[in-house]
Amino acid sequence: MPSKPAPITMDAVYTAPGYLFRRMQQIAVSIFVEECSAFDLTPVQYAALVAIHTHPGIDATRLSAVIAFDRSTLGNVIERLESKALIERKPSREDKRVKLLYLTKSGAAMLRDIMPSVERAQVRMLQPLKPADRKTLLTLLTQLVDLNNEASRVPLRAEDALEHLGKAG
Amino acid sequence: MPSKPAPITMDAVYTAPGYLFRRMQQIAVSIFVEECSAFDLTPVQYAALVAIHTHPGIDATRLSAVIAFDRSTLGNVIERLESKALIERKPSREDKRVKLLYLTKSGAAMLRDIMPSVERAQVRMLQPLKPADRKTLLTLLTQLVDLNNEASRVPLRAEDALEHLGKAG
DNA sequence: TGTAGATTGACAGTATACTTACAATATCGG
DNA sequence: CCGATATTGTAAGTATACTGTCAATCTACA
Repeated sequence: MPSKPAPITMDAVYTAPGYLFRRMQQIAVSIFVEECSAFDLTPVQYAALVAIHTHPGIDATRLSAVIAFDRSTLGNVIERLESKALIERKPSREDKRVKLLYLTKSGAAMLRDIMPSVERAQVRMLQPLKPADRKTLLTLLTQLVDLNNEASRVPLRAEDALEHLGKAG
Repeated sequence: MPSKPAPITMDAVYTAPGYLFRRMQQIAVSIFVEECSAFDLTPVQYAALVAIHTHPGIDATRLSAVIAFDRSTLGNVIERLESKALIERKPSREDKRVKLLYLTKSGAAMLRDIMPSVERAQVRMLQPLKPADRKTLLTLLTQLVDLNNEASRVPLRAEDALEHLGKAG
């Protein structure tokens, strides 16, 4: 015999993992923006700055792989960072299509100065949990994100994305 | 003595809770959209349909509280659902500012038909984890979202948002 | 009663996050 | 060497997700 479909209640929404992930992302962004309000930098812009700092002379496509970000979205992010004079774009000599990304002095200073605020934000997100639970959650989430990597439209390609990035400039 | 600042590496990004939440949200939306592609419905539109189904005659402001959604964003969502003829907006007799929301026949049918796909999507999101770990993650995440509720810009107001919603008309 | 203050939906503006398409350029197979 | 194919950055289009502001309307208090 076929089973009856469950009645549709708000619980179908509130207990769904997808809803909880969306909600937690909202909260995380909200906390980040609040802690970093003095710097007028969004989480995504921050991640881009860190990646460019770590890999000077990276191009937009590789940057998108390194922070698991859609290339199109990244175009706008880069534009904003450039207009705020935090990064520079220089044409590559080897490939006329490519524009290489570098932090400006101002960008490097911003990154250095914002770190404590970012750290505070990350702590605040998990603050309500008991320390042991924080660790458990992070471990499980790290696992899940890693194992689900290919399910996202823009999988993370941390290392191998940079294989061909050698002599930049 | 002051401690040296940690060197800035991509690990500062990859291990940050905020990054993991963003990444997991990307993955969750991607899986949802894939499983529900036959219905052309986004996670947010689905949540709105469920809420309107559960609370017929709800208005936009209360709906935003019930699914923890910014009112401005919701305006566009409602517009799209209306243009797809999944919901109807009727002016309230009691308050000329308010427009009450109802599912259409088509919207109710859509909601009924999409449930199995939504269910599959939710299962897929956690699939890579061991069953016990899925439960642990959901428990911790539920706790964290609840305890952080006020930290978000649009806190969830599930029940009390509907206190004054009685005789809709 | 009558007005100050709150609420409601709408709109404009910013910032992700994705899709598809496109021109310029590179690369590879024959 | 040359044409098919791939890559790069850009752009247009859709959909969240927020910030403000605004006019219309409602409520409550003096």
